[in-house]
Amino acid sequence: MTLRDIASRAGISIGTVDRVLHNRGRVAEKTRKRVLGIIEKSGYQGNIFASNLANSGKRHKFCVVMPHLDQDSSYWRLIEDGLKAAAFDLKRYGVDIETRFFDRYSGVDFRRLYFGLDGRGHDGYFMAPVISDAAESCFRERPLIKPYAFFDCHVPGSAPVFYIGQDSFQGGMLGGKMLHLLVGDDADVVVTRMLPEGWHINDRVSGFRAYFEERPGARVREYDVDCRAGVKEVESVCRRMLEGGRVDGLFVTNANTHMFAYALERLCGAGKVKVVGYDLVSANRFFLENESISFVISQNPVMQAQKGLNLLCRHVLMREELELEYVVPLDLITKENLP
Amino acid sequence: MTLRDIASRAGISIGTVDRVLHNRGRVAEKTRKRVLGIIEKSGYQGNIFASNLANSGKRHKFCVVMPHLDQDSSYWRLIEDGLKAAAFDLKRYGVDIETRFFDRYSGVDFRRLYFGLDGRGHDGYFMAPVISDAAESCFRERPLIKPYAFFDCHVPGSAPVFYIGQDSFQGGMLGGKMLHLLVGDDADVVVTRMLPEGWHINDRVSGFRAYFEERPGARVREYDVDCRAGVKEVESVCRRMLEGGRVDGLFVTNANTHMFAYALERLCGAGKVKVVGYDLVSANRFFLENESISFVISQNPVMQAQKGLNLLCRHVLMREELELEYVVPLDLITKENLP
DNA sequence: ACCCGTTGCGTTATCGATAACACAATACCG
DNA sequence: CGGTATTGTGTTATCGATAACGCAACGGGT
Repeated sequence: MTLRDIASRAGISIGTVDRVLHNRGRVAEKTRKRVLGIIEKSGYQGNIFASNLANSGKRHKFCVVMPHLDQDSSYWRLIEDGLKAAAFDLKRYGVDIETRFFDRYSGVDFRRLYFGLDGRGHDGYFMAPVISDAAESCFRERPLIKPYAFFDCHVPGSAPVFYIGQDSFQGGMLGGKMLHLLVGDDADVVVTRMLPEGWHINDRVSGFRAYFEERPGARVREYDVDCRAGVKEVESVCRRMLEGGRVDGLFVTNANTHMFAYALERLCGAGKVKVVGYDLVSANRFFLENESISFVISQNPVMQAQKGLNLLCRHVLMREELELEYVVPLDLITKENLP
Repeated sequence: MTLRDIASRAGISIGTVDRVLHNRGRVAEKTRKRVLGIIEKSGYQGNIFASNLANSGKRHKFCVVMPHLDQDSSYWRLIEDGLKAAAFDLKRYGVDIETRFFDRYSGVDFRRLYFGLDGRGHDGYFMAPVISDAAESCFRERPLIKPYAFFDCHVPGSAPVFYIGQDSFQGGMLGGKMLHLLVGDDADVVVTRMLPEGWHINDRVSGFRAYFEERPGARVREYDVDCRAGVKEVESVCRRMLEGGRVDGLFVTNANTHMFAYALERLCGAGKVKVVGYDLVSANRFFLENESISFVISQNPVMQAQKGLNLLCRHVLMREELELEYVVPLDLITKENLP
């Protein structure tokens, strides 16, 4: 099936068919309908090679929107690694990647960035809309014109090409199980709820509680912690936690796990409280190696970013049909399988 | 950098450059050297789109060589899933995938299959050379002419484009750690050595022992098991094992884990002996769900096959430069993160 | 000297999609 | 009614690599 086939079936020339395909106008509505019908029926897919050859010289530009790299204990650096890998692969397809950062704790900053995306300079967006409410209102007020995909979290009511990310509830369950294994049946465990609240965090906490609800031997306590907290504040939370009763295990629901491991090392010695946490950022890696953190649950951010950006580009450039949702597997990392 | 640039720099026509690039002969040795020199210096990479467009109509065919799907507890079906996904992606690039199977326990069968690969019908091979000695002798006697890559295991002395697979020793260590967590410090654990011996199995056993060598509280026993054993034989091994002394945990070093879980359920009831094993085949999935198997280590066969085949094709079709080795991460699967 | 085979190299149609351009046929306006 | 926009459509050069074809130059055999 080629353009020429379509044209001859429709009794017109390839120029007109091309105009239909690219919405370049100047086509009679009747002709347009007919051509679209034939394309639909024949399952025409176009030839990527011819298309890209004809387009050579033209470069495509995609824009990644995400929090500053050093926020969330540099979790976003892991994402960046995946983006870099994807960008490298995509260079030969004439694709450039631009990254724009916002302050993860400032809805205002996100809005400023969002409404600066005019859609003219870019062929698509790959976005981590971690500030749920700001993102939701932005997309409601004025959705992006160009195709966009979400990673890390979703924005309800929007229509992205796809979403790629984790299953947070299951992650919490998994964290519960690992902590249970570490501390045994009769135990006191603590889970942190990070503030400001985000869906991920809440789902992780819920999953964790859900696991222990079926195991009445264990007692679960919960503490609020500000995400922006430094080592000092984390230490004071840990102190309160230890003063609040027995603590056998701690589940930290985001990448700041290393701060708690460090604080607990100082307050009651390494290994006293078993720690399970999130994300393989380099600080956590260190504490995994010295076993102050027993397990870390990883949502494979490198793969998530690489695969996601790749998919988005292939969708736009090669018109590949995609799934609506890609759930990345939960990786369970411990000293013995540190990559 | 285009063919035309190369040609003008060399003071000849594009036809001659193309003849050099594709070894089509009819080129003076002096000219050939000069062209190759310029290509080298300029880092010319060719234009995939133009190349594939010109080649359209021509289809590429790759051949996958691996054991019968139902061997190793249908482990190879997981591989096949990945292959199918890759084949689907690659169709639009004019790539066909043919799969040939051999008997995993018959060197003769492998040799027959290997020497039937004449290289004329195929553009490349993607192979799981699980019968180490047969594969090694085959490659020594007459290496494949077309590019080939290995998955699952390597053949020493051969020169594949790349190898994609797991780190078995680390897998054994990880298995040791998980079992340790499950059974505690003072315990008797058993590891199975599957026969006929293969590198993977031996490395897994070594990794497992290495983990417990640093933890003198635990006593490790080892039992040989024929890979071809059915449920009956596995049950008799388990009986011997239980009669041989206390058993708190069992590490099964291949996909047959479910057979042991089943046998132990019958012999001493579920949950009495903690089981850690390998591979997320459907039978193991069942026992993970009912918690007769606590953990399964997965080498992500679907991803391994998909990524590997994709890489090989891209190497051949688009002349992409590749790494020599791709180590796939070890996935730790338990009830709570079953995909 | 003639013919044929080989070697070395240049020329060009082809692959399929793209978009600029050309050119009718209407539509619209004063 | 003349003249300028606008609309609908066809034609064609272009992207870069491929490989068939053409042709000259030379070598060796009779």
